[in-house]
Amino acid sequence: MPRNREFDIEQALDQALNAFWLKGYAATSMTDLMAAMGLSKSSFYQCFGSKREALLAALSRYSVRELAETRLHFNSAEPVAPLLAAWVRHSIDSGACRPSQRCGCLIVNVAVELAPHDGEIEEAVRHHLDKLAAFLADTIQRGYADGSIPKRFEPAQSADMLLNLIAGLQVLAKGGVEAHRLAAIVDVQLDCLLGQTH
Amino acid sequence: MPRNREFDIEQALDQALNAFWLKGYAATSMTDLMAAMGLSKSSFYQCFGSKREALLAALSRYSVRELAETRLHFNSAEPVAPLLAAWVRHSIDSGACRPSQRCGCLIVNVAVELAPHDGEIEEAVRHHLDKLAAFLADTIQRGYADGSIPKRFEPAQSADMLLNLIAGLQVLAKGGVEAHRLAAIVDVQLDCLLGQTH
DNA sequence: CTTGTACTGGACCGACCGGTCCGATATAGT
DNA sequence: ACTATATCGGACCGGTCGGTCCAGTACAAG
Repeated sequence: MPRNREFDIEQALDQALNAFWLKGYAATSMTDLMAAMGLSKSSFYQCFGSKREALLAALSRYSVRELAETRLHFNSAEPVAPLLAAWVRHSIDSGACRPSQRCGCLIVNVAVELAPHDGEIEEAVRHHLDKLAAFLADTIQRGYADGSIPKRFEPAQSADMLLNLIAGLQVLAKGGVEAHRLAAIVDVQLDCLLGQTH
Repeated sequence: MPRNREFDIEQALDQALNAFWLKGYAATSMTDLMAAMGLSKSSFYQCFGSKREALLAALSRYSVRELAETRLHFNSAEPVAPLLAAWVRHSIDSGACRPSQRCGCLIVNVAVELAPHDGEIEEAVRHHLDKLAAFLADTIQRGYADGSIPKRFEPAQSADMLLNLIAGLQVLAKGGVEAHRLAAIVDVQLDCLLGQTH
């Protein structure tokens, strides 16, 4: 009868996710990971296979979590426009994997660092981006139907524009651009999309 | 009388810049750098001081170059709007440090990888972003004056929106998003800013 | 008790990391 | 020729990298 595992896989993976999110992949050493996860190397490799595979698992986990939270946010009988505005504004705050740390968005971080050089990572990134875009497009279509969003662009175009907006904001935030400028960018973009500022 | 230096500093720095641009800072080893620059370690350290200092020098060089090219692009008697549209569209193509490689934008890459953890790098990033934003704001003001851009937003707001647009595009491109979607994002955004699509 | 099994700890591995050191070298002046 | 000087080459450094290995351990079943 085998010895029982002493740690919880999902919890350990969350810790790994946070470590990668904070420092990036290359700059996070195995020592960093072991410290974050509270595991020995043997337990880590036994369970996750390799550093890269741990990252892939973390990406998947992050994606599932983000998409679920997004769906929950829009799961309301309220008109879509204010929900959308709140969601975009919230995205500026969500790049904090730790208090007072600017971690950005794990997908964005990994897209920049690894996607051009690793096909499987790129697929994971694409998978997330495409699913989010599809959900946003449906949501915008809903906004057209409920009349809260003026039909100015194809839903897919607006969705991609939102993706781009969020990605850009994460970069500028990590680069140290002031919060009031980020908020102003959001105002301008919401004006374009929804036809009013607040 | 001292021995003469056998390499050109600017040229070596360009090669270093390309190496960092392609692989990122942490993932570019000293061996990679020496191969790219064609130098021995002694020559490198004698001249540049450290890996990090070489990156700072490369960032500065990239920034000067990008800002100069941008100024040149807008140094025209033509109305601003079409110049702006062409400049934004060109930005999608300029993320290729090498043929067939998606390198994105060095400033964006470094903002994501290093800025939150290194104050001096963050300053360099901020310096570039702020200078570019200031130039774009002046340019947009010029567009208001020549009548080619409708006065919908404060020039600084529009400039920041453009910064955000470019940053987001670089991320999505590195993440593998198709070119036609990127082009459509540009169309939508130019419509918002200039009041027409092409 | 023994057995079989998965898990754990920690020593170990070859390779690599950024950087140091110093003799050899190129160069012009005397 | 010698001298002074900055540059170059490459051996070397201590530490770190991701990953391997195997004895020890925990556990339930027989």
